[in-house]
Amino acid sequence: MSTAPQAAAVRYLAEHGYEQTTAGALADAIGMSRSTFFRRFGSKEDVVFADHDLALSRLQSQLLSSDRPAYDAIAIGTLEVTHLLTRDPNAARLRSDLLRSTPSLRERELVITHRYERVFGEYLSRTAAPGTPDWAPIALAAAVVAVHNAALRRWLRQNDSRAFGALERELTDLMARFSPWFGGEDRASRVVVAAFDASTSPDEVLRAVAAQLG
Amino acid sequence: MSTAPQAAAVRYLAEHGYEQTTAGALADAIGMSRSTFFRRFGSKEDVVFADHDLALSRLQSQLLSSDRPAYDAIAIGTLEVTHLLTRDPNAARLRSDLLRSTPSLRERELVITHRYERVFGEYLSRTAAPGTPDWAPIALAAAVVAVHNAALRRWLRQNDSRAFGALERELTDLMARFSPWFGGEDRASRVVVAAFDASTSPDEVLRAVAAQLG
DNA sequence: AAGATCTTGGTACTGAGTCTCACTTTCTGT
DNA sequence: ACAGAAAGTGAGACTCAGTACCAAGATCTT
Repeated sequence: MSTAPQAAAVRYLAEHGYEQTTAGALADAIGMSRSTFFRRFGSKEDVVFADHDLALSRLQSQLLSSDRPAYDAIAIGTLEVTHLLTRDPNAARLRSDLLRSTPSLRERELVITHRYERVFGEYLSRTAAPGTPDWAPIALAAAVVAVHNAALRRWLRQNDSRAFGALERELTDLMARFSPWFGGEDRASRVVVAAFDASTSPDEVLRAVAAQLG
Repeated sequence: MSTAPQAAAVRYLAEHGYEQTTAGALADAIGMSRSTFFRRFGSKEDVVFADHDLALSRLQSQLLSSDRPAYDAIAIGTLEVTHLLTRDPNAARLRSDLLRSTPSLRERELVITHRYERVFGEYLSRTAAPGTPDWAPIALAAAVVAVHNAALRRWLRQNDSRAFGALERELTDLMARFSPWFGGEDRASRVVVAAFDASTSPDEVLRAVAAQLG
């Protein structure tokens, strides 16, 4: 049952309260000495967010090796992180409860989250089209992470896996708004110029324009 | 010289190192007891970010009372925060040095920064056009704060006040990308339909179209 | 002036995180 | 299989941030 000590720690904290649990008591509860606990996890806070280390390195290598267009790679990477973090719904819920009841952990979460922002930001400025202003990858990375977090929270509130489909649509919509800098459907900057012979019938004109607007 | 104890604290920390300074020594240095120090500032970290409390409440009341369109209110609010934070260039630089040399303070800064994100997010979802999806204000708020932070860093690196002009342009560009949800120049979704008499000269057509594209 | 309220300083305490040292387990080469 | 190296573990002492409490002084009120 308690395979990973990290998962056991989160369960214990969720049940007994974060502030109420001393580091010594927590270490005891998951079967190791106080010394070993700090050596392994660094701090009482970090034990809660240990998963993110894995997710983050996965994301990083995935973005590094991806040859897809940016709007695809971002969506895929984000969704993979989400899946990893919600793989064990029970544990995810437990951690969510723990966070909800512990302000200091929510603050810590912001710090962790910012690492994703950095990874996305670096990837985006690396793959941005020439002429992209400096602020664009920064803004987009922050927006991507914010949308991802919101989706995660949504999923946590109502255990509905459709939340992930919605997330995917939100991300592509978001990225399209930064066209043409990061590829994507370049709807916004596309210009349709139509020239017809004066004798063309209104119907034909309409059909042709509609086809372009597709 | 050391009018505000808070400014004196930042200076002392910047000169002697954050980790190397104990709370007691810092309290002594700015002329108060350890007890009073914690009572007044809450913690060693918070004394560094005391300015943000003022900036944040100003921003909040400014956004609450503003009757301008969102893209204006956001830009004005952001710029006011920036001005407040850089009012004393000397102090700003000192704090910047302190942050640069202290990882734990940079993490704390992320937490502070997130409060701005919340304020912007709430303002944006309050003023969003009907039908705006939930993720839009979240994404835009994160992007606005990220761009603002980047501008602040830019200004810190090279003490060039033109950085603020650039910031203003970046913000309006950013917000326009979320049209039409938050007002702004609705370039992206504007459609120009031109119909000309068949006898119109090419020049006239061009001029008319150019005028619309403005 | 006398009492009520607020602020300050001092002291003791809790608990996180670090450091060091002794001990045990696991790996490695022969 | 065995000796020695390397890595991991546990125990205790220590530093320091932050809290709780109490006593003394300052400020306000009437």
